[in-house]
Amino acid sequence: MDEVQERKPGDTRQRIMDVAEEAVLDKGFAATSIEELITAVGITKSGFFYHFKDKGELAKALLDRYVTREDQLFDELFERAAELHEDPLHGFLVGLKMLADLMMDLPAGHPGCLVASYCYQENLFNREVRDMNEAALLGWRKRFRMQFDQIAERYPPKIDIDLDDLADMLSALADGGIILSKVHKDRTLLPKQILMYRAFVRSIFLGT
Amino acid sequence: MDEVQERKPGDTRQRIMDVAEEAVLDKGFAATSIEELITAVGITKSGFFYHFKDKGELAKALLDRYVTREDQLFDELFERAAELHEDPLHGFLVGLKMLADLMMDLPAGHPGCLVASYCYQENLFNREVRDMNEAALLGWRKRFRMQFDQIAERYPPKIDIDLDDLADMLSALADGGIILSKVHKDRTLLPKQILMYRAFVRSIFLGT
DNA sequence: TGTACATCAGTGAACGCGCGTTCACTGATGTAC
DNA sequence: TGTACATCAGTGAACGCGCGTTCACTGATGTAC
Repeated sequence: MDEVQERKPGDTRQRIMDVAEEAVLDKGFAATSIEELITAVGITKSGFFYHFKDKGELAKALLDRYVTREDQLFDELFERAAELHEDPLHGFLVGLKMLADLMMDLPAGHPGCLVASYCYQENLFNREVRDMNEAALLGWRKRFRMQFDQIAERYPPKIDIDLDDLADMLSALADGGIILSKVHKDRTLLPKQILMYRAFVRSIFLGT
Repeated sequence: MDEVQERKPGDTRQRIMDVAEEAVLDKGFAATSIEELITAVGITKSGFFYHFKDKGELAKALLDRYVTREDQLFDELFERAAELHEDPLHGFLVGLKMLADLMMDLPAGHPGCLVASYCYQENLFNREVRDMNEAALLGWRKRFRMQFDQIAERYPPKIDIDLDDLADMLSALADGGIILSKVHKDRTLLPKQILMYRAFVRSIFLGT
């Protein structure tokens, strides 16, 4: 009844970032004020500036954390999928199915992609942040490209396509699918697009 | 030498919107100030408020014009493509190729999609604007769905997929492709994704 | 075990600037009689 | 053809508010000797 809210060190910083990430995804970085963040978290403005030297550092921290989490998610998911199938193609297809299921099961639908959000507010950020955004996309291209190289060794593609483009296509469909889901307020649309991608990959390497 | 700048009626309003659209696509709506628009156009603040009763009306006008233009482009492009081929599938495939070429030839790459930009700043806008955004996406789904219905009559799909999802996929890939192009500053990435979509459509209805 | 000092995680008050918006006014052009 | 009035496309000055940032300070906890 009388539980005092126990706070671990580093907790406040994370709570600022949690509130900030949601706000940025909802209305953009420029429209997210420090005022509203500290009100939600329950500290003063100076408290905010203890954790971040300026608003730009918040932007950087947000993107950094987002990309790290997303990478972790992909690592774990495709590792688990690979364990289920010795074959690289079927392992990857299972991974895509698991990804679609995961997106479907998010309680409130996917909240959005910070990379896409930042992309449409580029000129708000400094060079460093824009480079981080590009590096994230490059990382995902490389990650999936490696999978496709392995797959193509065993399954020569039936359709002539560039494997980098195919890798990029997953990022593109994820970002596009999130936009569909958000605008239509229908969380099934993102997973559906991921399954479309799965069908395409299947038909490329398996020929249906 | 001595040419006076002749301005047609309605011209100033269009010029405000041109400058605004570019700014919004570069840094978001909230970060686009009326101040910078009037400086670029060369009028006073009151001049701006003569054309738009408040900033929200600018947002609405911008989206309205954008969607109208995009619809027009699709109308013309796919009509021209259909004239080249009596067959609905090959007409559509030619249309996609023309679309990819068009995106490739834009001098500075595709400047961005206002629907996607607004989506990531939803909570800045009122109900009306958000509904316009959803209506735009619904319109494109309907447009392409109709094409696929015609195609599927003559070419039974070799892969079991939902035609609404396939229609949505083009919007998703366009939005995702624009993000790829913008972040990587490589204007070939959007047309490449459109050609990937074309390959998928081909393999669905033609089986390679 | 006690004391001195350092660090951590903030508080409180003030700042100047730029933002969106309002309001009374104006000069050029168009229309009615 | 001249005059009165209306409309169009703005101007100029002022407004209050909220924003990001700074600075001197503080109370609780950790560490050295």
